[in-house]
Amino acid sequence: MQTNEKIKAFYGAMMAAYGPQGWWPAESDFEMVVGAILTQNTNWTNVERAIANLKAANLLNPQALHALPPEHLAELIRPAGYYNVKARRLRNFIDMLVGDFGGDLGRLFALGTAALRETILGVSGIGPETADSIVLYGARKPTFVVDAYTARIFHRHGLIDMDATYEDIQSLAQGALAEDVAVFQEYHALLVAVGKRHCKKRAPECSGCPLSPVLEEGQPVGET
DNA sequence: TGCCAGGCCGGGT
DNA sequence: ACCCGGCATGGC
Repeated sequence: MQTNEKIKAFYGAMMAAYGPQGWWPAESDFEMVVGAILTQNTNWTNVERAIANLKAANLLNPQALHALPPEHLAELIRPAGYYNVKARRLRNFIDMLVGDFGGDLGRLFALGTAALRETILGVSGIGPETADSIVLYGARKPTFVVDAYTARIFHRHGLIDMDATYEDIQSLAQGALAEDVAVFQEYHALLVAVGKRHCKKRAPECSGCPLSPVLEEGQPVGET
């Protein structure tokens, strides 16, 4: 089976196993952006606590966060981990949003896909995965999100080498799939669903994985 | 109880 | 152009 065919087949297999995931879990676009930054290398349940703190304080909007002293912000998002770093990253994004787009996410998201991605990537603390997540789930524009699960799952199925870069993996996926926002949104969410259950870093419990029927014998399963 | 979670930056080589 | 230490909480 060719690589492109596998990538397409994964989608059907994942969808059959888990159904539509309906990502991103947020009540507003701004909440989505905040969640994207807070979830960097962090369990989502910890992010939920941090977001709940911001909501409880009525601070989950660009203007309120812009006016909030950084130490206050750090304390509120503490459950999400790396709270000093993340407070700075949130502030960097908000500074860009307020400074260049009047604090209006709609104006930022009105940029074309490529310009939007580059603009967001220009913020210190926002790398390719966070930027693509915001483009795909916030602005709802077509870009494929690559994360640790994507790399690990694709690698364990022999689709990519260990040294594949973010861009390598993204091009591979975008070359195999039709450019469709809904498909990209579900594909990434489903990969995370598979990863959480069957593709953790050091626990190769590939049994029961909806993708395992395609897993070739002798495939390295222990790393990355 | 150590390992892991939906990364990214900055300094050093 | 890579490589690596640092950043931190909470769950299993």
